[in-house]
Amino acid sequence: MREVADRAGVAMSSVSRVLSGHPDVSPVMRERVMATVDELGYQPDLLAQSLRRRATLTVALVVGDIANPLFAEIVTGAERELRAAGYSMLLANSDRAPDRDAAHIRLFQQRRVDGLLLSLAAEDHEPTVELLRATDTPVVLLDRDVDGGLVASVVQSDHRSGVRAATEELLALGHRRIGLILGGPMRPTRERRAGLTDAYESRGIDVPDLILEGVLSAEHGREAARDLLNREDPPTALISGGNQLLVGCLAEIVERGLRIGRDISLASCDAIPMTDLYQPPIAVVRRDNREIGRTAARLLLDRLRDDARPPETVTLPTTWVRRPSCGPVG
Amino acid sequence: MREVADRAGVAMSSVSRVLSGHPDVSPVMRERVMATVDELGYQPDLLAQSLRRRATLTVALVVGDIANPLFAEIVTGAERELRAAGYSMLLANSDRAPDRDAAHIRLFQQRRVDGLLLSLAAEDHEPTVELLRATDTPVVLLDRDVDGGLVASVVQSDHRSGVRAATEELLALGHRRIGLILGGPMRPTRERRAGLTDAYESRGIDVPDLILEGVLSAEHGREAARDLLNREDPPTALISGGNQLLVGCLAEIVERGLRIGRDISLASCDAIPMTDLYQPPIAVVRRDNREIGRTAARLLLDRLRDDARPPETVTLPTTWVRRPSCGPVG
DNA sequence: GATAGGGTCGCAATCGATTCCAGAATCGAC
DNA sequence: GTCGATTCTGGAATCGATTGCGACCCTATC
Repeated sequence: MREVADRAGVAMSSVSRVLSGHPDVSPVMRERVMATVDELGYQPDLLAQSLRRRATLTVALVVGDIANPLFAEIVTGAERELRAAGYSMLLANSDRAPDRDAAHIRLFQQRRVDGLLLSLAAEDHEPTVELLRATDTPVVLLDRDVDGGLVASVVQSDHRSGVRAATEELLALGHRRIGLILGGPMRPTRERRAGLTDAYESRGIDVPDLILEGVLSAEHGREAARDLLNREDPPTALISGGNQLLVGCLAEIVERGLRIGRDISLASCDAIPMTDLYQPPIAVVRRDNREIGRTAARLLLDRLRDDARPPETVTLPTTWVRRPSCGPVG
Repeated sequence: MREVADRAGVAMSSVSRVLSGHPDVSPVMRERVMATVDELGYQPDLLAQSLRRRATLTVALVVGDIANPLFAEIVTGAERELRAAGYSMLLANSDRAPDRDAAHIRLFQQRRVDGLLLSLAAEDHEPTVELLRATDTPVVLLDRDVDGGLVASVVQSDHRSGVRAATEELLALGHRRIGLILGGPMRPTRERRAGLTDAYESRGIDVPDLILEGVLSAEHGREAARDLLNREDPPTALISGGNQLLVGCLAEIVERGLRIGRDISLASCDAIPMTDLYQPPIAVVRRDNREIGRTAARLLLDRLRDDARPPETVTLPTTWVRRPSCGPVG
């Protein structure tokens, strides 16, 4: 920049004003500076700008596992929205470890990111919550209920209605023993459980003891399915609360040689290509994952543009998609 | 930092020396500073550090589509490796648009990232290549051959052997008309084509005109499959050159009601959960995607640590996994 | 007791920008 | 011709750190 200023025979402040579109600059000066700028191919140092302007135009996104198609799509949506607004995205994996969430939040604060998009590994991890409560960088949570007076925007999905619809359909098909395989103790899990319960209760039927919580992984999906299917009075239908869990479920079902839709009915949360293409196609509680990412980014950007804007909570819909994987009870 | 210095009654330079582990610092001074540091909960500003040290501890990764499971896993591997080395990762999507590659590279250079990990959308996009040639930030390319005197490290996969093995197997099963559905004109596509050709030629058979190039998307996969299957003399086996293409292929096959492994044989590059769990399971040319990401990150880190280190090219293996989706010709 | 030398510490410049403030230049009006 | 108002421009402080260099103190040696 000094080089540009010297070469153009003007002060650095003038160069700065031209480049940042300041109004107080004469046409001749603008002309002169612009000429030297692209004569030298000068590009301003965003690092120095960030330091001085106290804004990095950077947002960090922390998720449990980028390789999970759900998150991959959320990331895609968020990245597009952020890019359009001129922001760059730092991405980090927590590997579902709450401590790593905290470490990342600390790190990104030191990097002076303008905002945080978080899919926390736990809702009640004290160090993390403490950190978030103390910070004044805007935060958007993805499908998490964090208590303790934390003020943050939230983007959540209406899992409850979706799973309720799924359960109602299975009940209507005559199923009474419906297994539900869930991830960790967080909002989506609670909502899905509630959705199942809703459906049973609206029919005045007792909810059978076939709900298994664990962690959002294929391994747990498989073990849970095995556990349920090994029981004396096994479920006639399974609902998987996540695409990774479905993969495990399906592995177990395939190994047992069960015919989906006949020997056992199957439904899952979160569509992936496999759910659509499997034979028979697998019923799903679908949602628009990219829209989740876009909405989260938008909520954050709104707060970045307007300091006084209060945090909001947005609930996005889910839709139950019936498919042949759900058949009448055998 | 000034606050810490004042409160401890020492100079800022001393605080800096203590925190950065400089040797010229007495134990009593270290004690004194450390005490005030965690009394005030002081955390250094990484932005200012980066400006002064001329190193941001940041690496940018540009891919065509994060939602593609292949990239999602590469990203995972790279992120883990970078994080372990203390680096943060900026992630950007090019949406397979070469211009966006160039824009991102420019942007990240202005952000003074220490290195670039690139899965370019095109190998011969002049602005991009020009940019890379001019820059002196270390670059690692993912499975791309870029000419024009560009010096960069490369991580590539041995697609050729994998597809050759697949083709040989199909030929041994009696197939003669094998369709190959490919992505854009880049290294993996060329290699896969060569693999198929190798296999045919080693048997002394002419390669049939059943190779379709396009773009790495489910839509193209579907259209290509439709095109091939509509021909007068359609292929008896299909090889898909990528998991997204497979999704499209499979959609077309399912719609036509073809029985995989009987009416038509099917193989794909790049395993996803679906290939393993489908009934019948789908044969794949498998590779270790996370290892690709890890290796790329490692190559970059090596060059960041040692300025003089020359760029390297690493070729990672693929394995052909035979599965019932490949059956004898009907 | 004077001096050399090693170990610490503080001052101030620097990284590359932005922005406040004051002063110069321009112009028109009297 | 002078003054005042207006518009631009340049100087210098600032953002929050790092680091070269000189000053200081203390100890050991003659």
